[in-house]
Amino acid sequence: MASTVDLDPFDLKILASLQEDASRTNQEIGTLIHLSASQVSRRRQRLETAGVIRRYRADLSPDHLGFGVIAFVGVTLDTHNNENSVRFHELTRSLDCVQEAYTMTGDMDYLLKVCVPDLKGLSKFINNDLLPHQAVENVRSSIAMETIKDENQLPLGKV
Amino acid sequence: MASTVDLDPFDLKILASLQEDASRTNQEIGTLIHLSASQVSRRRQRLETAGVIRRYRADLSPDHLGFGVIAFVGVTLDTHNNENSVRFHELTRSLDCVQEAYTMTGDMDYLLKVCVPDLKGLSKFINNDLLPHQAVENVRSSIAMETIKDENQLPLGKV
DNA sequence: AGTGAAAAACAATGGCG
DNA sequence: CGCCATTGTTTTTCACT
Repeated sequence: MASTVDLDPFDLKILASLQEDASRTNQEIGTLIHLSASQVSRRRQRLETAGVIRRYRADLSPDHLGFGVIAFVGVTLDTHNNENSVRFHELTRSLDCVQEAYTMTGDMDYLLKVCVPDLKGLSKFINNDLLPHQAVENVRSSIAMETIKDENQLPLGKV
Repeated sequence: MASTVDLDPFDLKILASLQEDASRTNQEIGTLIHLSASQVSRRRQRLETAGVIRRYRADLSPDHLGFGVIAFVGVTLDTHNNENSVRFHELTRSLDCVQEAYTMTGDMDYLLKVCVPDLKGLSKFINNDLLPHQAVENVRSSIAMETIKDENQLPLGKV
């Protein structure tokens, strides 16, 4: 499924640099990795069309925007048929406060990372959005008290 | 702690637009929200220096880069003194495969989101990096089988 | 607070070593 | 396959409203 594109050391350095700071210009990256700006430009385009670079995002501060609570919500469904799964997937995708959603190994079926303004917002999310869904059997939430690390940077240096 | 900057509807629209796609030009954003490019530029700078925009990132595809396994690792420490906490924080920050780390409510002290090439990599991470740490009492990992959603976009539309 | 135009910086393309 | 030069865009600053 994941057709691995062949990447030379230059590509990896470009990716690492853009992952760290996407506002860097091709010239800056070029001088960093000892390559001309035009080459960086061409390689970037290739990496973008190949899907290695999925998109460019502005990383916003939740705190500054009034999102004080990050929580991880484990969900189990009562019946594990395909229809329920599809519906639950659609539900998670439609809920804006759901930042990430995964099917998991272990005792819970899904793990959701949610971002809400406060504990009241988390309660509303669980009671109004999650529990009413017919297939949801059990919900168990843990609240992040302190964010120790929030990088989301793939370790390309040691590839 | 989180000094909320006062943001007018224009600012929120700029933030939402950049969060969705940071490669948009000031002109594009300007026409989208009916504002001149120069105004978008100035507001952007203000939002950047205020820390509302933390950084610009290239979002890379883990699959294309050989990172097939995402896992969530719950960690409990045996002694909860300050020194152990600080050391564990440093450890998580120094480990490149740790994407996110939080102190949590509930039965585990920490939750780590890690990204590794394969299950062997996860095993190595737990056995070589995590368990040798003196204060680590218990480690319990769940592996993401399928990624349903991976947006990490704050819901600014409904603020 | 906002716009519009000019200047500087940048990206992307085509040709050349 | 990589570097240099040209062209077209984009950002940013300044004067004005």
